[in-house]
Amino acid sequence: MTIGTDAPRRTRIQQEKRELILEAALEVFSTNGFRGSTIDQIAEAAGMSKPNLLYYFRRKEDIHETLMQRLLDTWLAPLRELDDIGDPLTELRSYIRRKLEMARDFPRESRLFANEILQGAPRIMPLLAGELKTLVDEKAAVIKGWMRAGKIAKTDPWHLIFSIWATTQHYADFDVQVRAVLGPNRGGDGRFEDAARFLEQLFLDGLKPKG
Amino acid sequence: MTIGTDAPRRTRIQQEKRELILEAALEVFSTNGFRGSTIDQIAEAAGMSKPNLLYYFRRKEDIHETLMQRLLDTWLAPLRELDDIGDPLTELRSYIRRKLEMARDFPRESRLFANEILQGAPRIMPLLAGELKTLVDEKAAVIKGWMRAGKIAKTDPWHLIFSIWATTQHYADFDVQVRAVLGPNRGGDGRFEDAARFLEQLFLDGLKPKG
DNA sequence: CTAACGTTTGTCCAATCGGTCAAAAATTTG
DNA sequence: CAAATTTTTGACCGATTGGACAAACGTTAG
Repeated sequence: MTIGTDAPRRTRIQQEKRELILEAALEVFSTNGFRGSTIDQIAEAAGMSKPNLLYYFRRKEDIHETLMQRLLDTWLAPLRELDDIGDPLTELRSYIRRKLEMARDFPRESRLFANEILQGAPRIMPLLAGELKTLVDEKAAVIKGWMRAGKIAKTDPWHLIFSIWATTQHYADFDVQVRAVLGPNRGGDGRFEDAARFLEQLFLDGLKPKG
Repeated sequence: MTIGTDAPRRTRIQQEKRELILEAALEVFSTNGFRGSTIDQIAEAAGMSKPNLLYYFRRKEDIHETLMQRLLDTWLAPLRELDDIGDPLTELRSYIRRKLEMARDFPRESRLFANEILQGAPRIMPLLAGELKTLVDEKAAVIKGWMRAGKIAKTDPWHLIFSIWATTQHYADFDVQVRAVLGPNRGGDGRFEDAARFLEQLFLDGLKPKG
């Protein structure tokens, strides 16, 4: 019997092996991109033969698709948590902090996503224009409410969200460059705390000198 | 005769054809990544046969390498222009504006660079840790001078540069996502002006309400 | 014209790719 | 135990890949 992506009934071995494959595929896809990765690479990283891997996922695309589906859920969780209750500036600050923590703790997921978008999002375009746009529009409305109430400065909520995504994910997607530029002294583990401090100041106060 | 990458003597035809190939390769590489692109694709985009293309560039890597070398020069030009003369806030604002204009006018170059970094910068790592780090350190020192003089708020100059890179290049690298989220109404040509307005406000004043 | 040189192409090749298949091995079930 | 089922593997396939090569073609200088 072969295991389709929509077959819900799975044995213990199937669950374990599928997890093993997805973990290996995340590693391989995120560093080589979809077309740059081979089934052999993933199979080797998962410690099994290629036909064995293809017994659990019939096609290379199925692995990638499963990975992307899981990714989007966890990836958008921080934005979903952005809520109307609580102080607006505090809410935004903790959203930025959470996104930065995700860049630190799940850089492979970030790179996998970046790879997909960079190449025109051929496989998740409907999700972007659908689920993602809906969520962002909804949160933009919340932010707009804060602006109208005078709780935060008036600007464009959509571009505000973009800038938070860009600045935080930068530390995952461009990690190699960040570490190279910071050098051996400052490029160590402390770089995320430095980034958190900087981003907090940037988003709250900007660059104008006080007074 | 075959044309090596370090052969300085070139006929008129060689110059023209090499330009044609590089232009085609920029298009193909930036949308498919290095491994995702084939010599055939580039040759077809350049309007010539594969062996003909290989007459001008012996290997696929040579095309990519030439492209990356040229890229870095033009890509870092805006940062090189950041100068100590003139008002600091004005200097930074025009740096942001120039970078955003590059994201708008040269998105393929931005994506080519992003692709390379995403995959660990295997081909330009020495440049990052060398030339790039030197330049950034130098400009960070200039910015630090402004901070000491009280001209701009005190923060981390390196992370400031990172955040400018991240926010501006986002509009080239994640363009598909930006347009999908903004939708057909706001995702048109005006999005770069909206971004410019937002980024100026963000970097100057932050999000705290005035008063 | 002709010889030399630069350019283009058709053909070919070995390696790698995603994926199939039947049969062996391991596991579960009765 | 034995039968049924699930898992694993080696061998194989057609398509695509980067690249080699010699022959044909075009151009130019003497």
